[in-house]
Amino acid sequence: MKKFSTLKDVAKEAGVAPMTVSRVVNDSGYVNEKTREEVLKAIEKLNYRPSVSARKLKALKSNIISIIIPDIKNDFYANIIESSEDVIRKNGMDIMIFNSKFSSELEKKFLELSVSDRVDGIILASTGGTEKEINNILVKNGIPIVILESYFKNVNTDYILHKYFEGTYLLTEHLIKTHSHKKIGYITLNVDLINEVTVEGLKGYKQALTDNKIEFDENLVMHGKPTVENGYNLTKSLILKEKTLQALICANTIFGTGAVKAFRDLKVRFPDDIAFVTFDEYDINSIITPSLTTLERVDRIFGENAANLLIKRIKEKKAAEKRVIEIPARLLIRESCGCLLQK
Amino acid sequence: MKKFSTLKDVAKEAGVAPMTVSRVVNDSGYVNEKTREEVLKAIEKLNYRPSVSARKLKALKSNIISIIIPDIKNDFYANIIESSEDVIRKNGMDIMIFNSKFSSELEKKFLELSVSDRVDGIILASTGGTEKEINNILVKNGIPIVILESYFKNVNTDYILHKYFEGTYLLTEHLIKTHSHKKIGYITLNVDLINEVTVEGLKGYKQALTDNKIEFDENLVMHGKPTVENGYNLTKSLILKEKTLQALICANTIFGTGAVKAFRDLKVRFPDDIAFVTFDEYDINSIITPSLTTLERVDRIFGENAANLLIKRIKEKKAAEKRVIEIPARLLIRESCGCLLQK
DNA sequence: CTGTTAGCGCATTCAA
DNA sequence: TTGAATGCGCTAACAG
Repeated sequence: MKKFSTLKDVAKEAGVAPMTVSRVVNDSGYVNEKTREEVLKAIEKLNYRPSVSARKLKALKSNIISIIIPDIKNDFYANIIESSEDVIRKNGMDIMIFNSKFSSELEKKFLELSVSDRVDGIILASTGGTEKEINNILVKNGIPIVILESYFKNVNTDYILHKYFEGTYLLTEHLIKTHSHKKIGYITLNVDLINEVTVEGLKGYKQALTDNKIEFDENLVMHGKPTVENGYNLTKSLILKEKTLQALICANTIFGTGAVKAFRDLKVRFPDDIAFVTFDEYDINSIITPSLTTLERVDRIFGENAANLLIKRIKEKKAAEKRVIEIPARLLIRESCGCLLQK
Repeated sequence: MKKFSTLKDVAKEAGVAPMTVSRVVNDSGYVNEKTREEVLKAIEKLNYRPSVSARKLKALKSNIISIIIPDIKNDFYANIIESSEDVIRKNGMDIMIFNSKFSSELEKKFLELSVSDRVDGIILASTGGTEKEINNILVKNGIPIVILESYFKNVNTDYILHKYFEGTYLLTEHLIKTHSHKKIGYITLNVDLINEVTVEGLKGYKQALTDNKIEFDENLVMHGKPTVENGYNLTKSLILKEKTLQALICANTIFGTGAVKAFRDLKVRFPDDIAFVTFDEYDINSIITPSLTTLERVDRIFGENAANLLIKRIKEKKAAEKRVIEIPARLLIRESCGCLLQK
């Protein structure tokens, strides 16, 4: 087992001082062309790579942005990573990705790890339950944080949100006005889990019902953690429980994926037997038959905005304050609601 | 903008020596209960978090394993991350995830970054073109590397591979023997891209043809980088070019996803108009209609094996040597090939 | 153009 | 049970 070589090792190999090697490595200051070549040869020979830790320790910063998301297997979050990564690398910074698996405990751990790593900023798609830690980091450590898809009243920082009220309203209204459905199911997150965002969606659903003189029926709303399995089970039990259900709205693609499976197993066809729409969409939409009516996907918009906002905040270097960006909702009408379908 | 507090800050706040704080933080050595409480209070107050960089610098290791994969949006790799992560965390180590986007340049950069970070080991799903760097790291820096899905003759380290020959053979044979197809298309990677692995698959395809007395037709084989778009385009042009094509094999799910889209747009139905199978599968399979005939998914097996192998190698602390694990292929017969389908 | 000094934050070692 | 000294690898500041 080899050891890692250091500036000093390279210096000795090249017969110069460590500082000269440093200058070559960082392309800073004047170095004689011949000396430079000697040094480069030594670096090559030893496969020297500068120690990030030592550099960070010296610099007291990391040049890293950490991204904490709840589910790396979910296309929505994977796209957020990819799109924000592009922006971040373009700004010469590096990235650490953390997968919290919808666990507040893990999220907390990763937040603290990010502080320990002295990251320059954090992009957080929160699972909730970490308001205290977030505030601590913001206030006591002064690390900028951009929060995606969640909203904490008492945490003053940057937020990027869907227009959840508006979006869910649009979906519900479409089912009512265009397809005359009255009995519409809604599968969404636990209220305690993703905080106020969930509430906004529910409000939009209710408002659309009210505006169209349909009475809200609590039995048609199902709650759960966002897993495909939950989407499957909640859909199944809702359909078995409510025989006359005319339509179903899923608050996200995870639930939507589970719902499609449930439909399939129950031999319930959409839109023939039931109209079906989901809040957001991801890649599989375009290959599912019939195609799904959804809101326009905003993952890349989320990612880019998050990265830009964060980098701006890092450069500003002033105390956190609350700023909220809301991405408008746009309805994409496809087949699963009953529109556009020709047999 | 606050600064990060240090051991010293906490020590001053608590009225003790830095070393005492260190002992509290690390739960090592003797500390008076009362002193401990004072220290904890100070830590809380300052939101002190130990500097990972300083610790690493001191320890000359990072306790981190880096995972470099070509596409984070691909379920196959996302699952590799998740499953290896479980094993790695259980062993008390942390993780860095790098998304190389099928770019050899980025892969090279991430390999060097991993060395710079003094990671304890690397799990690499390679895009190819980095053999030299890998060998350098292995030999000169002594960092263990496990390579997934690729094979480099001249790089002596751990490999985890599908049985590509066997797998593709099984798929091809099934189409021939059970469904009597003779004109079978095959969409696979560029030979130069993923090295010998691609060659093995192609060999399996050819061997199955030969064993069943079907002549190999070069025109039926399409090559490209593994993107959904390529899968789409290659499928489309193959179908338009070869009107009498009876069946199609995709070498992976990425191509498969593109193929499904192409079928859809061309109004080619499978298995009615064409039999369709893919090498591996991922989550969308179970919601696509008809369901896809594939080989059993091995992503989690890959991830777990990779992590275990790597950790074993790290603990061994001896020079790299070549070890290859091959995961057997198992055919999962579903609907898309023409089996099992009832109208 | 090159070298020396010092210190970033932490934990090992030794001393009290 | 606690503290002081030292050095990990690097680079800013200064000196030559």
